[in-house]
Amino acid sequence: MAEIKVRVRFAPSPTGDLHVGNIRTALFDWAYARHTGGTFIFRIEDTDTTRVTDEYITAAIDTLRWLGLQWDEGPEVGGNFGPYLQSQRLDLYSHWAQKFLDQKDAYYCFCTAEELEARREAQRAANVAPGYDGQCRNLSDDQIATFRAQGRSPVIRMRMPDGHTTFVDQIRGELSFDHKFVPDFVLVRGDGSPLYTLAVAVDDVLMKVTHILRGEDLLSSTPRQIRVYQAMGLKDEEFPTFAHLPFVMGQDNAKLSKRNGEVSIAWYREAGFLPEAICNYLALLGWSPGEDRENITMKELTELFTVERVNSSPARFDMKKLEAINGDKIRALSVEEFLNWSLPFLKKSDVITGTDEEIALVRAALPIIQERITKLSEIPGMLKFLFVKDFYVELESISKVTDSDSKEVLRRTLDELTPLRDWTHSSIEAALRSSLIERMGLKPRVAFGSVRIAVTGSTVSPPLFESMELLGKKVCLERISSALTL
RNA sequence: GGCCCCGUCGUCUAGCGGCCUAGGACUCUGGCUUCUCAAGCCAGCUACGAGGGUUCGAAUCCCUUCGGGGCUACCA
Repeated sequence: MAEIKVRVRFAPSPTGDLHVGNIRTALFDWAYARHTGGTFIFRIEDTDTTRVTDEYITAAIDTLRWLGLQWDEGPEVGGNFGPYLQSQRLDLYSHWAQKFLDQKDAYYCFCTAEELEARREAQRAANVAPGYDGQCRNLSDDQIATFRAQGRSPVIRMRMPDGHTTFVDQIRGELSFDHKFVPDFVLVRGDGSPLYTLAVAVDDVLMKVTHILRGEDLLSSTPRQIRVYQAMGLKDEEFPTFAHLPFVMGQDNAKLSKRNGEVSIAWYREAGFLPEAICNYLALLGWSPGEDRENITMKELTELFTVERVNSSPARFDMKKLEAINGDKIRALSVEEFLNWSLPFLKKSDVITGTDEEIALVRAALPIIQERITKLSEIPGMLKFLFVKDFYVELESISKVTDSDSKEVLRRTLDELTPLRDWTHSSIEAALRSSLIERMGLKPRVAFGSVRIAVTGSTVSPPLFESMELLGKKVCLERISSALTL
């Protein structure tokens, strides 16, 4: 049999910023396409015009780009099966809806939302599975004319025949749904616009999608999708292969929502998470390489990823672990890479304006903070002391440099450092060790603690002597002198 | 309510009948190192939801039960 080239799509409905769950799906779609040497399609499902906005569509494109999930077909890059925005494919959907009508697979339904709700209520009361009761299934032409005369605009509803739909989910195995619980569903709204149920199936067929990896929430809509395939004339063996990915849940309990924690990827970007860290962490949610390894690059992911190794049970999102991975990725950055990631954060927080001198100082300082941060957003706070014009000692530390012992330490430091010619961290350290530790007999943490506060303004800082070297002799001595006046 | 999915340490997971007195990672606790904070290293805590089977043998297979989640729209 001929080897079919894999085509997978990521098809979000941008009704908000892309979130962790969406991205995990996108990542798996992408990884699967790359692993198999197939095509990764990016399609925007914007059939719900009341909820989708252009702004969200742009943001979705931007987010995917930022993450490095390059698509082969889709918005901005095109492809042979476009357009890739469903709002630009409306004629296709109406063509197929009409065909289903002609084939009697679908029918006009004139029931109003109120009528349907009332009947559903009755079904619930009677303890019957709620769903469309088939009232308009066999309307005569006269009845249709009468309804139209009344000014009713019908929806187009798909007929679900008796029987059941069975399909094999790559993650969950064989699944079977009795049509008793899959009521006739709406394909086209009263205003003529298509619904997801129609668009998704039509597009997957037209775009020749071979594998559908998507969220578990769509599992129970699969029989409806298959019904549309059948109406389009596809044979069983031509259906795409389904794989329903487990949920990514929030910190506490249920499904990820805006209520519990930060779900939008834009938030992670601003918080200083690296795309590679996000992808690495997300890859581990619902999937594992099998061996005892967790640090995985994007390239390795494409090599290792298989649907067989995707879990079927939901995973809880753990910020702590993401941070740990992010820290690992940051530490693995080269100085230049680290610099490029740092600059936007430093500028945005007004620590630097971006002059060459500033950048040179940042470049020199980055190595001493690289292993101390877990998120890029911590950089400004750590390097601020190197750039501030109006330097001051933080409130809660002032009392630790105003006692007589500390003052003595600072005076001796000043005496020792003023004549120092070779302003390097090693000579600064040698000088202070001999005067403060050896001659004064102080404990290093006590003595250097006072100097640290005077020079950096805080009890916590990057390594002291390196910091002093970077700050420069003049500024260091000024700060120590001024601390003496506190 | 009905239909469907899921159930190993706090969390993510390895495990696909004997290699499991259940392994790794994150978290947490203690220690080492140490100029603070980190990083690093070492140690420790903690899990097969429950009950029945099948089998010489079950985390692994079956059933029941409990628990969690999804769907049940002219949302996706």
